Amino acid sequence: MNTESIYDYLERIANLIRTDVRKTGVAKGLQPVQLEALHYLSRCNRYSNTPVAVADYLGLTKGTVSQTLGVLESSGFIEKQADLNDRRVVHLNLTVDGARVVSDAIPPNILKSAVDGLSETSRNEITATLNQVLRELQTANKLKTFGSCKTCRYHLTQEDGRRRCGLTMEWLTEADAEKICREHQPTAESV
Amino acid sequence: MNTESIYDYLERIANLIRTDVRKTGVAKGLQPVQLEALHYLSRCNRYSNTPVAVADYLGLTKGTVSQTLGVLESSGFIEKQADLNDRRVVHLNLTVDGARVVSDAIPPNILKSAVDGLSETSRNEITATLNQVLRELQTANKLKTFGSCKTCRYHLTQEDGRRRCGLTMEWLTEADAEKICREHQPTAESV
DNA sequence: GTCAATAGGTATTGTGTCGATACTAACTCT
DNA sequence: AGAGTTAGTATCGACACAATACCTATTGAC
Repeated sequence: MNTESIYDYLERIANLIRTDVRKTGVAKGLQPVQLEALHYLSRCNRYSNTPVAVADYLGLTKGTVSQTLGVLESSGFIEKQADLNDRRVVHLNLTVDGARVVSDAIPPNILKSAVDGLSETSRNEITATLNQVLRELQTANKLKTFGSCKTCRYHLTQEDGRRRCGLTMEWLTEADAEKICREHQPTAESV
Repeated sequence: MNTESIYDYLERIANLIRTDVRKTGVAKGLQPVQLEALHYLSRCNRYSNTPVAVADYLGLTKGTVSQTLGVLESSGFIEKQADLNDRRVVHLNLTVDGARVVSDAIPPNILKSAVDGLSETSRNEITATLNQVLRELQTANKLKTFGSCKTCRYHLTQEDGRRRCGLTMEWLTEADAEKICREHQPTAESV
């Protein structure tokens, strides 16, 4: 059984990357988790930029995430904004600083230089197998998928090309369709 | 460029696994890092079971690791043993409890169930591409490889099948040859 | 419509990670 | 013999993280 070696590789790769992220993050006053939260917020849609969504995505409790977000707010990387319809809900928006820090630090340099050494076909192969691992993790363990809007079961495309969400019935822009949604459901054939 | 998507997948996979490891680890009173340290100690050779080696492997400072090892010692998962030749050096040995906890928790269940859903060829493909990513990370960033003894540049095999280390000139058992060494150097053709 | 259940969020407390700095002891090299 | 180096520990402060408790707003059952 090579489950062990798959785990060994993943653990090792994750450690190397994490060390690198820590090193470059510390220079900007950011912990690895903080950077991951910012990274998520830079890619999620307007339904998914809330504390619970971040907690779900990172697999942490809402209490823990609340603290981390507090640090990020006081450091000026995010801003909180009350929801208009549901007064319990808070939306998190990246500040200019927050956005810049994400695009500077991600993807980490250690990975950039590693991928530079790979052929185009190798890159595609790696992307495909990682995709496969992730999907298998998600389906085998019944986890939320956090996929991009346009790959969602509820994503509707009309004849005129306009898009809308089958759950909220809201219209979506092309940019919306690329973003991560916390309500994402994989399509039938992809399960 | 798909460096970003490779990073996205790796980050996501690492988070899912880490969450699972945390959950099952907490039940046994172990933090994720503690489990990784134990996991390393369960696989490394007798030159590599020291605090500095653990620190190098995990990419942390020796101070940090010293603390973590202190916790592991007082919880009864490892024992410290003075080196006979160099009185600065401490060797770390897993206790029975420590060994059991590693074999219980690793590989994590989330990964086991995911890998169960894969075909034999998929598994081999995944193992191969992860191997490629790791090697590329290591060579492109000139990191220590921490490979297994038998794949080392200094590993010598005699005509009678006996093995020895070209650095220490010590004889090696078959079991030794499988273990992780902190002095590991990749062979010429693998660079 | 009212009241219980639920969901989003914060506050507090305790344990542990982590780096930085400083320190001791032992080894090496010249 | 003395300078530099290496293995390891100690201490401090910032932060991660879970658990618990708590508040407010929404939902849902009747």
